[in-house]
Amino acid sequence: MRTAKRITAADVARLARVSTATVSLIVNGKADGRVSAGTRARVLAAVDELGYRVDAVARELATGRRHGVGLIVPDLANPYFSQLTQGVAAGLGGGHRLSLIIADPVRDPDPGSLDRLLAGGVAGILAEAPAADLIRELDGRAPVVVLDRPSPEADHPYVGFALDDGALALADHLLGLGHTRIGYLDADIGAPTFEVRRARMERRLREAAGHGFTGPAVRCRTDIDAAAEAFAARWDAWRAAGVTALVCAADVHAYGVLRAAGRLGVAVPGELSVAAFDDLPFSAVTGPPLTTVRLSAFDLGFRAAELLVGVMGGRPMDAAVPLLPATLRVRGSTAPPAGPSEPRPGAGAGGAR
Amino acid sequence: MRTAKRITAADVARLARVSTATVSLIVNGKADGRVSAGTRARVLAAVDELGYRVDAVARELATGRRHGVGLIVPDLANPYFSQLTQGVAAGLGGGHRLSLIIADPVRDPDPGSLDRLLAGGVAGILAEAPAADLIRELDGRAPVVVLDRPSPEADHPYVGFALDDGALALADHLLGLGHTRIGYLDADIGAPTFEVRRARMERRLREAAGHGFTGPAVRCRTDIDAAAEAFAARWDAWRAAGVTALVCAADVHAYGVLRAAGRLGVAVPGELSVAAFDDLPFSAVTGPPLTTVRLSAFDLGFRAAELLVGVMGGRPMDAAVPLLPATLRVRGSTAPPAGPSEPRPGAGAGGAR
DNA sequence: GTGAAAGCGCTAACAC
DNA sequence: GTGTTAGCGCTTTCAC
Repeated sequence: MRTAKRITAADVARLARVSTATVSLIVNGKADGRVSAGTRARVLAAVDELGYRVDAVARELATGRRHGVGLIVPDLANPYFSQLTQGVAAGLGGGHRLSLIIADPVRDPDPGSLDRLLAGGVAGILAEAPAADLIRELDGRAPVVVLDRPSPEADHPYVGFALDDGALALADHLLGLGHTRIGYLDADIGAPTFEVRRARMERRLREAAGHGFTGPAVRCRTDIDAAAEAFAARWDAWRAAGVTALVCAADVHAYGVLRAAGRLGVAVPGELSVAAFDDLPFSAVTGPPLTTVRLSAFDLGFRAAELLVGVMGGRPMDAAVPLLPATLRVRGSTAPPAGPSEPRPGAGAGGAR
Repeated sequence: MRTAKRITAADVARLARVSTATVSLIVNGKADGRVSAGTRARVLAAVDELGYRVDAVARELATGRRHGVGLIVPDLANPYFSQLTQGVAAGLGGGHRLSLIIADPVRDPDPGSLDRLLAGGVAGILAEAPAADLIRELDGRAPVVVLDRPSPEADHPYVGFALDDGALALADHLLGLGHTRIGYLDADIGAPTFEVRRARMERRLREAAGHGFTGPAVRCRTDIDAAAEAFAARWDAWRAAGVTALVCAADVHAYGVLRAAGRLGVAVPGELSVAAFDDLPFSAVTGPPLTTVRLSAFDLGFRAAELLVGVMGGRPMDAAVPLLPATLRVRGSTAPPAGPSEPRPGAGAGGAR
């Protein structure tokens, strides 16, 4: 906790027989014509000998400039968020350090950790789908860019996906295959992105089939195990309701469904088609490969980071950032429903594209 | 970049008609019996009215205490590292902020980003499999804990897995199934963890079968696409060499192999058994589910973080940290080799446990 | 060219 | 109880 005694600019100055001002100029490369070659060499030698490094904390205090960017995400175990983080890191480019707050998606981050984040010399904040409370809490503390949801509470600039397109495409895909009774496995948090995914699909189903989703409304954590359990517990009810296709709010849910279906002996897509949203890299290698709506979390993070850097740099934020695409990827987990009479016809089980 | 004019303790002091010292005591909860209720209330009111927040940068400068922990990881797109990061966050507990450096695994992080990391009030560093150069660079700058490899260059405490156990178990599993010609798809970076995985298995194969791995030595990036390509390019050679089982250095490689095998029409495990190391959560839902050696990256991160907190707190580091377990998970991707005469016998294709 | 000195915003002795 | 006063380590005018 307590840092060992550091080497300060004063130490260097003493050894090089100059003032700390000179040391500062030199280590910051601002010594153009202002410092003689001799002095410069002496100072550099001293720096080297002592192993001096400028203390950035002191530097940030002195200059008033902060170089950190804080990222608030719910859960790095979900590849969606780690891709997003990777995108943020890339979009930030050099020159910024990235501080992470992993916040329980349900509860907002505790105020302490928020303070700690802001504490670390944070000049801007990236918040993934923050709850309204958090948005308010953040507002005014530093430039903020919101990801994956609009920020009506404080109109921060935000980046998100054209979810409508994706939801529509998925609904039409399933409808086109001949499914009419479709179940939905939702996330257990009421984030806008999940609201939209479900609501938009449901509206389309209503238009086309005269009714929305079929069977029990199920919500569960975005976690393979939780989804597997949820599916196992509800499959009977869904089947009883005649469900032939199940849409999951996120790929991770679908992974759980696939696992549980395998164990229960439910053939996918023979007996049940499964589809989802996200298109994580693993969705191409599940058994069977997953039909899903691609939402590039990497791009989302990248764009958000770029935007934040711009805003921090004083660029006026045009809140109207174009939405990122959401396009359907059809793979092996969806197929036409089995005829009611013939239990399992040809069921093209699995098989990548 | 430039923070808007901040509200300082002096502002609060002025408004509350007290000194900044008093403000400091109160906002830090050190006002036990030292401050009267009246003053306290006045100050709190002023804090509220002004929206004052203590500037952590200044605070860290003043106290000399740093609360940040820096984590250096190569690639958050690999779930192994995001699980690890999640574990670190959990192990750190409240009271520390986590700064991330995502460093190209090949090149070490550029000195600039390292400086920036250290700059941000970092009191300790967690480095995932740093190259020797990096270790030296880090040494002495702050307490360091190394993950996934020993740190002979500077004997920092480190945490890792009992890889020998896992490698042995996997070798024996394959041998026991009847495979004698086994291929190996390695990572393209020479990290010790990968060295050990391969070398230990190879040694066992030598003991048991009289020869090491069969077929071309292939190395590629730890990335699904790269592995798929690598497999597609080498499968002919492996098959020609009589390979019936392929071990991958990491699950992510195996995912690529699975995908490529599917597209090439290579039956797994009928024609080729596939196994790997890591046991990421997705390995239970691949088609077929993957036989792999479980290495809990979350636990690794958690333990490392605990250790670092201890070291930073001044606890003497007993470099001898027990290794984390590496246990084999047998799933559907491995099976006995097909007899040379009968192309595809019963091949229990897929099917989770 | 180089140094002196005044902060940056806060904490922590030590007075009063 | 509360205020005064030094710093923390650095940057940055402004003299010399």
